[in-house]
Amino acid sequence: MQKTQTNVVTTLRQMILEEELAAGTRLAEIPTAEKLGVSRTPVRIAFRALEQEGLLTKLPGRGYEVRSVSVAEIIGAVEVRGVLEGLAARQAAENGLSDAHKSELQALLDLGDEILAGDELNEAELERYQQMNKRFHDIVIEAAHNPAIQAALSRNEHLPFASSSALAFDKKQMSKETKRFEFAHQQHHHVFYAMINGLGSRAEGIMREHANATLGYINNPRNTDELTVISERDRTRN
Amino acid sequence: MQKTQTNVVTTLRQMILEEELAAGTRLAEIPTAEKLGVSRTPVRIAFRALEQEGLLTKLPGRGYEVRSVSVAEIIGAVEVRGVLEGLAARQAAENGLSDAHKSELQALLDLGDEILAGDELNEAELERYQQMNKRFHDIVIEAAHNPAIQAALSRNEHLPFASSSALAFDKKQMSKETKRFEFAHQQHHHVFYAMINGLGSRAEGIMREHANATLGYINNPRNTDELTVISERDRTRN
DNA sequence: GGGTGTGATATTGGATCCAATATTATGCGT
DNA sequence: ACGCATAATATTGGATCCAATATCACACCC
Repeated sequence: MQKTQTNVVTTLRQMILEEELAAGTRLAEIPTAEKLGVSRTPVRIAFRALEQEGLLTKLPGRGYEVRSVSVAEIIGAVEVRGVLEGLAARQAAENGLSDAHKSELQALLDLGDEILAGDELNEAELERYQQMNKRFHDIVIEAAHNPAIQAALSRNEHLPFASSSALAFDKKQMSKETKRFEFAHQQHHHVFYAMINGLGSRAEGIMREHANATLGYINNPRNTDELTVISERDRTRN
Repeated sequence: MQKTQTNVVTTLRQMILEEELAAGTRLAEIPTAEKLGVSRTPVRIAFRALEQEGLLTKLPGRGYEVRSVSVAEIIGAVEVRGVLEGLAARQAAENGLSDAHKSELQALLDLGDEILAGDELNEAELERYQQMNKRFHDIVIEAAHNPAIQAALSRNEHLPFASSSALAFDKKQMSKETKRFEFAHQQHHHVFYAMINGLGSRAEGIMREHANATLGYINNPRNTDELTVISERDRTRN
């Protein structure tokens, strides 16, 4: 069999997220298919999937367009993630954590402590921290045993990263970013404590607040204060 | 142009929701296409879309299967809806309602009061109430001005109704059901009050709790008490 | 008699062809 | 010169054909 259409989806998604296809770029099936060296069929399926993910907008009769995502939209998506992960933490706490989840979370907490022990994060440590962080969140969602949460999150999986310029870390101010990670990782500890003690409401509250702190910080003039967490009040009205 | 593939999606979805295609039914592209009188292409697209919606499961190499949705899953989906609509109500309250939304919500509240004024709901009144209810919820979500909420809800749109046997109203006990509607509609009034007064946290709390009360009641032996709201504690562990 | 391998069949993924439609450009008439 | 109608073009949706793969059954061998 030839290239599977899943690969076309992946390829296009990556091109969008890495801004090889800039926001606003117009895409049609035939030119895209030719450029990727496949037929229209997998491209059609990919366009639909990416539209579903919120990365493409359909322009009826004129193809598709790479969606430009506003900062307000990203903040909105982060808030959605917050309530969903908050619910996950609550349900995980109420269900009780399995031994396997408990020990893996403990290991991840230790790993995070170790990564943050030094003075200022370098590239490699940043990468390791983010992997640890992703796994931590994934376990919380797993432990909720509620497939609807994963389903609801799937739409928001890529959207928050669609505008990397708005979300990019300020690498010139790595010491400030490092302090934010330290704060965020303290929240990991608190969530874990709440979960292993069956404190559903606390787990939910901390996790909901924490979502803002881990998905990335908005590079926004109004929001450069030390350890400021994005509040819904910062959203621009439309 | 022939039947659009959207119609195939709609047709199949309806067949699943109305249990014309029972849970567990195996579906393959070719027989389904022949049965519907279309080619494989729209069926392929429809299967993918319905898989995305959580109505079909892919059995690799053996086609698709109509998913059987457990009561626990439905309750999980309702809880997800609760936190998302709760967030929507909060953001609507914080953004402030437009005059158009205010007056339409007020009209819907009046309509609900009128429908519920009589003694016991008949079929037609039930239908009218549910339309009013759907519109009320849709406006709250609209007023949040957060597209991520709609995106997250889109996956859960149909799932809660996939198992109608578990969700069916007990028409033999219509007076009891009517009392539940009266309670739920009081919550509508409270959410509206909170929203027009900018009370984000109250709007969120009431709406979150209210989601349980409007999506339908689980026909579950453990949950037949008067005005009982589904709590997350009722979920069966797995 | 059981296990393994091979072949038949079911099923999906991709390519190409055709039909319908929406958008856009062009030209004609006023 | 402007507006409207018409034609050209771009674009998508559906149908069909071909290729690859996975499942399943059956037969053969040990």
